[in-house]
Amino acid sequence: MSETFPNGGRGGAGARVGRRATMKQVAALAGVSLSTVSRVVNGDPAVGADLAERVQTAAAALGYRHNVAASALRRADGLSASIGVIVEDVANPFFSAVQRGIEDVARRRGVLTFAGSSDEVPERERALAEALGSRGVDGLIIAPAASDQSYLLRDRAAGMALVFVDRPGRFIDADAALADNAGGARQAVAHLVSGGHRRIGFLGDRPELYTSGERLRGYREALAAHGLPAPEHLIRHTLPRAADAYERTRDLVLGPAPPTALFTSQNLITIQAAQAIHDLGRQRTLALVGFDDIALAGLLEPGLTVISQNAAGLGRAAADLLFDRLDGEVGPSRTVVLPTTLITRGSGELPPAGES
Amino acid sequence: MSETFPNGGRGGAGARVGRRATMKQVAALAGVSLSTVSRVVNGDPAVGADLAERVQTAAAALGYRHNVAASALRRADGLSASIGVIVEDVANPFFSAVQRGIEDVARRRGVLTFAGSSDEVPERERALAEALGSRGVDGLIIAPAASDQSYLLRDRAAGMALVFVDRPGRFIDADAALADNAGGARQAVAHLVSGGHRRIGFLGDRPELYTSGERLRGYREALAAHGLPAPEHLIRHTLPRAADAYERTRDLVLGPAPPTALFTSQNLITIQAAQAIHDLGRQRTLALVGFDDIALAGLLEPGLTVISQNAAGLGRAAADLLFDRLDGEVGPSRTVVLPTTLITRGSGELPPAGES
DNA sequence: GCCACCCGAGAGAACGTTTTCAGCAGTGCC
DNA sequence: GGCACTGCTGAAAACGTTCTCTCGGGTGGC
Repeated sequence: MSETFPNGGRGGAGARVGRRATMKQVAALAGVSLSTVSRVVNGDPAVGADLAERVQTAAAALGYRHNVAASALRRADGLSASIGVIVEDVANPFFSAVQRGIEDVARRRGVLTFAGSSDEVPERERALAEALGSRGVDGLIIAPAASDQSYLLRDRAAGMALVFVDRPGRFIDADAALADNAGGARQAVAHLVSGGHRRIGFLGDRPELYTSGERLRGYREALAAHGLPAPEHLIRHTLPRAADAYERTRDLVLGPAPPTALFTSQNLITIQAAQAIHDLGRQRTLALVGFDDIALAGLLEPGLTVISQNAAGLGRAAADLLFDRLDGEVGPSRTVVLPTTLITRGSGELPPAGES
Repeated sequence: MSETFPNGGRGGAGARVGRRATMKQVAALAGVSLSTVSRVVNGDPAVGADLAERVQTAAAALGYRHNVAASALRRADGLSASIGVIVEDVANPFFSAVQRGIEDVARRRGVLTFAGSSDEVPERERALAEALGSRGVDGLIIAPAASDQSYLLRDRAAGMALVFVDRPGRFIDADAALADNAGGARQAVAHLVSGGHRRIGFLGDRPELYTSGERLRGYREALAAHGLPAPEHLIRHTLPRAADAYERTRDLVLGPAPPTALFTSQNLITIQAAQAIHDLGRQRTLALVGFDDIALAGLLEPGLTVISQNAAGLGRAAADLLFDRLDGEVGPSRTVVLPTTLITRGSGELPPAGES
C-alpha cells in the first residue's frame, strides 16, 4: 500500500451519472440573470423581494444545491468552510473525544471536518496533511507524530491556519492546545509516594513522543522532589501503539526488585497493564495509576485510579485557536495548557505490598 | 445554535493572506504551456522525459500543490476524491471503530474522509448530509437516525454514491452494511435461558431506532422459541444516548418481580447498567449480557459477557460497497450482514439467584 | 519523393461560481 | 428640465484546472 495520496487520486473509474442543477439553470427557469441567482443564494439583501422569491422557488424546483468548491475557487477569501484533523488513530477513545470537541466548535460555524489517522507514521501524517492542503482546507489541527512538521510552512504561507493538539509541532512555530502532561505525571507519582510507595515503575510509549517524554519527565521530577532516585530498571518503553505493554508489565512485575506501584502513561498501555496485573492475580497488591481515563475504570475491583485529561476540551481549545486565526488574529503563537485531575478509585491507593 | 450549514458558511472573516502557486506559474517558470504542466501533474506519459523533468523541478521550486477542488470542477467524472461519514457520535467507541474501518479502505484509494456526528437528531443529520453534498463528496456513508432519508435521492441522482451502515435507510433504497442484530440478541437470550434464567430483562434504546428494534425483536423471538412469555414489565427503553440507563436499571432491579438476568442492547447502556448493578452490589448475583464489546470488559469481576459485533468490519464493508458503486457497479442494492459472536466472560454465566 | 500517420505540445474553451463594472430606471433637488 | 444620486439588475471576467482541437514535425510505406 502506498503512503501517498496521488494528487487527488480518483475514487474509482466510474463517471458520474447525472449532474447537479447549476445557477445557470436556476437563472433560466426564474427568468433572471446568473448574477441575481448568486446574490439570492448568498443572501444579498440588494435583490428585490419578488425576484428573490422567484429564484428561491426555481432553485427548490430544480433541487439546486450550492457548489462550495466552485464558490471557494472564485471567492476572494478562498475559504472552503472545511478543516482537517489528523490524529494518531480516530478509533482511540482519547483522540475520538478530541475529534468530537473539534467538530462541536466547527459545526457552529458551518464548517465540516475531515478526519484522518496517522498511526504515528510520519510519512502517513505528511501524506494526509498534503492531501488536505490539496483539498483546500481552511485550517488543520494535527496531533503530530514525533518528527518534523516544517513541511507545513508552505501551506501556512498559502493561508492555511495551523494548530497542534496534544503535542506541539516540531521545527515550526504554531498555536497548540496541550494537556499538562508533566504536571499530571507528577500528581500521579506524588500520590503513590504519599501512599508509601518507594519502588514505582514507569510504563510509557517511546520517549521521543512528546506526551510520553513529558510524562516521563514529570515522573522523574516527582521522584526527585521526594528525594527518591529514579529506578532505571523499572522504566520501560513499549512499542508504538502499546502492542507489547502486556509483556513489559509482566517483565517488570516478575523481574528482580519488582515495583510496588506502577504508573502507566497512556490509555492503551494502562489497559494492557491492568490486564497483565489481573492475569497475574496481583490487582489487589500492586498499585496502579494510569494517565487518561478509561470507560469502566470505576467498575474494576479495585477501581482504576487515573489522571484524567479533558480530551473534548483539548479539541475545543484547539478549534478555538484555529478559528481565532481564521478570524484574523495575527499575534505570536499561543499555547493553551489544560489541567489534569486525579481521580482516585482504589488501585492507586493500595499500600505497598511484598516488602520482603 | 442553528442546525443548518448555511450554504458553505465561512470559517471566519479573515481573508487568506497568500495564495498558492498555480499551474500557470509553474508553466511560466518551466517555459512550457499550461497544458503540459497539467499533463505532467496527472502523470500523462505522452509528455517527453526532458520536459516532464523541467516541470517537476519548477513545481518543486514553487512549492506547487495540486488544487483538487478546481480539478474536480473541470474534470469529466467530477470526482473530488473525498467521501462523507455521518454517525451518531464519532466519540462513541463503536462508531469511531466504524469510521476507522471506512478510513482504512478509503486511504488505499487516496480518498479523504469527512466525519460528522448527528447525535440522532434528524435535522442535524440532514444538515450534515446536505453540507457534504455541497462539498461535492463522491459518496456518503451514513448511520441514519430513525427518520426519513429520501432527501438524499436528489444527491444520488447527481451521482453521489450512498451506503448505509449499522442501520438501513428509510424511504430510500440503497446498499447497506449491517450487523446481525436480531441474531445476536437471540444468541444472548438463548445463552441466558440455557443458564437457567426465566426472568430476563431488556434494556434498550428507543425502539424506533433500527438496531434497538431489531435487538428487541431478537430478544422476543428467543424467548418465544423457548416457550417463555416476554415479561413486558422487564422491558425498558432509555432516552437517546443512554442518559438514563442507570436509573432504568435500578427501576428494574428494585422493582416487583425483578429479573435474574439483564440483556442490555447497546454499549453505553451496558456501561450504565453495569455501573448501577455494581453500585447495588449485585454484580455477582444478577446475570448480564451486553450487545457490543467494551474495553476492560474482561477485567471486571465477573468479566462482562457480550455479543461482539465487528465494528471496523462494518465500516470496511460499507466502504467496499461504496467504492464498488463508484467503480461503476449498477446492480440492485445489496445488503451485507455481518455475524456477531458471543464472548463469555462470567457475567452472562451467573446462575439465577434470589428465586424466593 | 509523397502521403498517411502518429506523437508531442500548445491554444482555448469549459466547469460553476463570485465579483467588478456598467446600465437603467426612478427620485429628489435646484 | 437637467443633474447627481440611489437601488436594482445584467454582462462579462476571473478563479485553477481539464480536455478537446489543432498543428508541426518526424517516420514508415510504397
